[in-house]
Amino acid sequence: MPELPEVETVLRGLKPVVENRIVGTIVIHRYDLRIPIPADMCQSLKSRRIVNLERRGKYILFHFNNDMIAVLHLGMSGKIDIVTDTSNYSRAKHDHFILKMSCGTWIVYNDPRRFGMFYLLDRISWQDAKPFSKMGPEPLGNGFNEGALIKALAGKKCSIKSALLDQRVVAGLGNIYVCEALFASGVSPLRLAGDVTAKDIALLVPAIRNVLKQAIKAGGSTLKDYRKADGSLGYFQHQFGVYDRAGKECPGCICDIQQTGGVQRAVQSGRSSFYCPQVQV
DNA sequence: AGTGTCGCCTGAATGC
DNA sequence: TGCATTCAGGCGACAC
Repeated sequence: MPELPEVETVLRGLKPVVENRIVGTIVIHRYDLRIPIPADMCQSLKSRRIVNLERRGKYILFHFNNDMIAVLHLGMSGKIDIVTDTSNYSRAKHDHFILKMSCGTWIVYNDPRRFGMFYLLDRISWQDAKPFSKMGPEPLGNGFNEGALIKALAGKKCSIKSALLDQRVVAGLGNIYVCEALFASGVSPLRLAGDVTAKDIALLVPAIRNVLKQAIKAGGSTLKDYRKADGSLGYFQHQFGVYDRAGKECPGCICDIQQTGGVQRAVQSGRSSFYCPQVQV
């Protein structure tokens, strides 16, 4: 499910309840996520303090005081629930593991499709491990700018859509926010990455930053089942310009929808792209 | 090395 | 109502 804004929203919900607190025990109901949870996960983290939480791309990193890092990825359908009234907790379908904090709060991971990941790295080498060693810059950080994107796209023969989905080009974008950023910058998803001009890239960089910032402000997008860590819903989906709007008008539309057909849907490398051919060239 | 396709898994929506 | 099919926010293995 979650792209950068959703992961950031989960991170912000989680921080105040886990940072500088101790994980008493970890209960694992199912180890078989997309990548199996390592058998020694509980033992390695038991009674350890979480010193801080960090997001990198779509990953959440739990830094522990023994220099271990628990890496969490929510896959397509992963959700975090913060349970304070644990006496009323009963295991829901697809609740796969629980971090039982020593203060009494439980952090419950639920993931119907089990595309998520939860595994261990260490402080010294995590940045050299995949996928972090080749991951592109954070789109909201200083490392992401016109020069960097021009360089990353130069000579690429895939579409700009595919290139922006590639976490090695820029970290954290998924299908929704790539569609929205391309729309906001007037660039067609069908263009070849290497053909996108410096002028377009100068529009694309702030468009990417802006759509992510707005989405974070809205608490992410709730499509099927994404929820914030406190159980409430994000509402950025109401601000979509093109995503999942095939046949409809785009914001500020002045064309005759009957004639133009409105927002178009195209399939690129097996995934839906939504765009407005009047606005995006 | 770069690029495209497939499969992982479940549930919701759609079509017959 | 029931059943089959399609599709979904991501990623990694694999083939070319």
